[in-house]
Amino acid sequence: MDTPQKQSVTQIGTPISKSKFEDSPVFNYINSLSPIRPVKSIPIPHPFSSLNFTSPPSVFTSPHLTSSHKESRFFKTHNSSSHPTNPVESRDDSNSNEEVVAEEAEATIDASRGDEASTEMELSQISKCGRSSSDDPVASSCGGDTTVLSLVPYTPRGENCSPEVAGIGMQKMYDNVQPKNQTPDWESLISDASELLIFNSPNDSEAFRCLMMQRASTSEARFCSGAGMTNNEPKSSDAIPYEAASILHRGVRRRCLDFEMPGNKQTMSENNTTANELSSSRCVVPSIGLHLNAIAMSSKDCKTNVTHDYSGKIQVGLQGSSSTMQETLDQTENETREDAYQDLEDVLTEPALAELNLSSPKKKRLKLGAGEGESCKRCNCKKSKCLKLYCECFAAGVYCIEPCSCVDCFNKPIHEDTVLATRKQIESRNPLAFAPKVIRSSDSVQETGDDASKTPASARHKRGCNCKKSNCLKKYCECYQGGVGCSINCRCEGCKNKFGRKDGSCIDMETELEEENETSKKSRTAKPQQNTEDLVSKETSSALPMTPMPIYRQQLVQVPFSSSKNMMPPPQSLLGAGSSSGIYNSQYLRNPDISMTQSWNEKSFETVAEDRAEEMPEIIVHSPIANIKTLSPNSKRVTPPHLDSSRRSGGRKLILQSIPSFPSLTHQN
DNA sequence: GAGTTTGAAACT
DNA sequence: CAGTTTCAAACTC
Repeated sequence: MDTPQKQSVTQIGTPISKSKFEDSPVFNYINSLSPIRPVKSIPIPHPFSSLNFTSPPSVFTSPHLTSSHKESRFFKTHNSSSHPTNPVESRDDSNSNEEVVAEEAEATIDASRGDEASTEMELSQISKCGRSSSDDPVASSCGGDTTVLSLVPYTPRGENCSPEVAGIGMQKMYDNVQPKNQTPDWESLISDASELLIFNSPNDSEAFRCLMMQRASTSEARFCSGAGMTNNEPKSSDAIPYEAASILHRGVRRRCLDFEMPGNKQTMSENNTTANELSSSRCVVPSIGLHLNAIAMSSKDCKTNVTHDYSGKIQVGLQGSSSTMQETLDQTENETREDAYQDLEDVLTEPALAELNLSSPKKKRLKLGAGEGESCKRCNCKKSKCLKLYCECFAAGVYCIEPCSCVDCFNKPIHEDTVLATRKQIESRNPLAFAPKVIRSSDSVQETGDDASKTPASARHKRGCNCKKSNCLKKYCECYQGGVGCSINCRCEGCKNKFGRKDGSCIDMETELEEENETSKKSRTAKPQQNTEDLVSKETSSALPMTPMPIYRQQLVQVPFSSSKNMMPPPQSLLGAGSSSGIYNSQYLRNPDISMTQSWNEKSFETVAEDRAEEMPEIIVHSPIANIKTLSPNSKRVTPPHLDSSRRSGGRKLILQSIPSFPSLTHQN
């Protein structure tokens, strides 16, 4: 397909190419179909000037800003779809262009008028994105321009959304349209859109696909290609959009936390958010737990709320956790849900959630079923005063609450200062002490197609385990517990980790089953309850690329660093870690003492084009960890995963680029 | 529920 | 950095 557009692949993003682009027959055709006029390339001098959300310390020009903006737009757009008079929007007052875009987005969503229009808008936005980046470096984050969607192509150092990449994206979309002028392949187009556009979470992406597909087939609303709705789908076609929207909004809600933390709390309430939504949103916050001042206060003043929040957090978390879903999944064959959950699971890379998910199904369920203390890990510390990493609660960044059986617990709001001080101390010793232990990398993609593809979990334990006797087959093993395979970083002996062995070999399902059987024979032959391994196995298998994962998911890379088990990598949608990002941010934004850490983390989540991926097959490679390695007393453990060039995927891929250095917490004060 | 095992965390 | 101790979760009975 030699189209005029193709020629300007590398030029797109420049005014000239843009002009050509808009002059193309296809573009004109699309334009003619849309009641909405494409927004002309209005230069955006300072896209962020009007933003008022809480920003990281000025010392860092965190990319998060851009994404924050992006996310805020995302939030605004979708939210406003149901609440046209969204206050948030009014907050973004200074940028008329953005508003125009937002309005377009709303129109696109609300009017449900035409697929063409939607796509057109996307295209125009993408093009604008590319343009803006070339026009104004400050606006390079394309988040400033993108409304519903964020452009995937992020490049580090303010080169986000490079014209070239954007152009490519647009070109690709065009390529799909071009050949089928009269009857564009919306599905593929949407698929591409999903692929090209990054969402703050896989859920969003999925939801987006669903929504788009629904639009694409107005009469066949139940078609949700990505979700793979089945005919047995009990839900009516009407429910689908709702579900999609729900997923979408869920992510949005989570995401909104990013911006509301300290100063923007008002935003949420202003947002016409329903009580439920608000609750949900809030629920997420606590999960970060950590020693969130807000929580502390809440616990003091309104304990009921706290409890509610806590439990809410858990519930919310579990909504996306395969663990909880597991049972559901076991009973239902609803692919849609499964898919959605898989997406969510992808997001749940961090150990805390992983624990809820993959690790200790038995215990966690027990805990989770405890009602009030659901969110609490119910530690049982006797001597550590819950001020050491031994304490799960502390390690997870949450206060101990009643369900805990700890003794002399200091991990409580009333000892907030102590907790924070201790935490800071620990972090000073090992900046990654509270970082997620399990890293879910883009390997899900990379591994696909090669030997490692058999590895169920596209993740690795940050430092690797050190198992000697458990053969990495018990939850003593952090890798196993996290549902990930052992890696070269592990110093385990006799590794038999079914999620992936240290030596790189992987146990296929059959072998896996055999080993499980053996294990079962060994200890508990006929336990009524599903044994841990079974559960983990199932959960993991659900996460396995049994069926090809949507490209958009494969392309996402998740980053490791966040500061607590419960915290996920920064928002950058690129990570697809919507929920946790919110959590993460919440915690740190609320905690001035560690805000630096946050900004650091944010900075560490820059994305780069695939070519760069080659340089760092695993995010962590170039991540602060590498730098921190020298800082950490446990340097021997905090080693960067080895590079495995063979694990590159052929497709486009974005990975997160780490930041150059990690601001020491000790320098904060 | 008590006791044992295990490996991470902390310490020297 | 290696070895040891402490600790609490995981596990077993």
